[in-house]
Amino acid sequence: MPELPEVETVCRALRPHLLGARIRDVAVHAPKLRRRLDPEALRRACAGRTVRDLRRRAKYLVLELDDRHALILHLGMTGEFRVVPEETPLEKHARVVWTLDGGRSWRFLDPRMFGEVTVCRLPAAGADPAELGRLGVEPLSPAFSGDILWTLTRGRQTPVKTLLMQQQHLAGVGNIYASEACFRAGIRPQRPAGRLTRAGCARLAAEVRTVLSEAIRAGGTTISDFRSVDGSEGRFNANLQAYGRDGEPCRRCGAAHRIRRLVLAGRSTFYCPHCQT
DNA sequence: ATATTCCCCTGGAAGC
DNA sequence: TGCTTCCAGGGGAATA
Repeated sequence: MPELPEVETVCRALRPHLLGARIRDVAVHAPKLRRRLDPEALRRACAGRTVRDLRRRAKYLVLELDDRHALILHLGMTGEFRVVPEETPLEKHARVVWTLDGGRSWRFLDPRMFGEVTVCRLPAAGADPAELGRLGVEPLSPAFSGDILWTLTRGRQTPVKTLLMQQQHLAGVGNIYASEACFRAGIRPQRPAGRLTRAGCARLAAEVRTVLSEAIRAGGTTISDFRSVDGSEGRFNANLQAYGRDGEPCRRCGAAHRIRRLVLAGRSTFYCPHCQT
C-alpha cells in the first residue's frame, strides 16, 4: 500500500524518534518477511550502534548506523512502524522489535509479511546501498522531467500507467498515484507508453510531481491499512479523483461521465473515458 | 528483451 | 450467524 508519499510520511515521523538513538538489542518475531531474516546478522548490525541517518529512496527507507552499517526497510503492503514504551505489550503482528536506550521500543508490524528488513553495508556514508542500485529516477528530484519520460517511453508497448509503476524506470510511484497522475494529465492509463507525445510526457511528468507533493503534504493516503508512526491516517483520500471511484461521477466533467475500472498488469486502474484520451 | 501471470501472506468486506 | 469468495497500496520469479 505505501507508495512514495506514505513512505516519506513515515520517514519524517520516524526521524525525531530514531536519529541519535542507540540500539541496545533487536528481536525477530517472524521467521520470514518478503525475504528470510537472519536474526544473528541483524543483531550484529544493530546492537550497540547509533542511528546516524534515516532517509527514503523510492519506497524504501535506509537506516544508517555507525561505520557504514545500515538497514534497508520496506513497508510492503501492510507494514507499520511504531515507537512505544518498552513495556507496551507486543502487538499481534509485531515482526521485528528494536530496543532503544531510554526504555523505548521501535517496532515493525506487518500482518501480510510482504515487508522487508535487510542488513547491508554502504559504499560510503550517506550513499545508497548496492542493493538499491536498480531503482530508477526519483520522481521528485530535478533529474525527473518530461524529457526523461520521453526517453523512457520510446519503443515501449506497455500501458503508460504500468510503466509509471516500474521501479527500474521511475522509483516510488505505485498503483494509486499512477492512476491519479494519468487522470490529472488527461491521458488514458492504457495508452501504449511509446505513443505519448512530447507534450504528453511533459504534462504527465509535471502531474506525477504535483500529485506526489500534494500527497506528502497531506500525510499520504489511507485506503485501509496505512498508518503513520503515531497511528494517524493519511488525509489525501478526499483528494483522489480516480482511484477507487469506479461508477462514480467524474469530478472534472461532471455526472455525464463516470469513472471506469479496468485491470492493467493485474492491478486495478481507474480513469474517466471522457477526460482522458 | 519485453510484457503478462502468478505467487508470497493475512484480514476485511461482500455475497450467499 | 457462518461459510466462501474476492480483493488489497508491493515486488520478484516464472512464463509466454
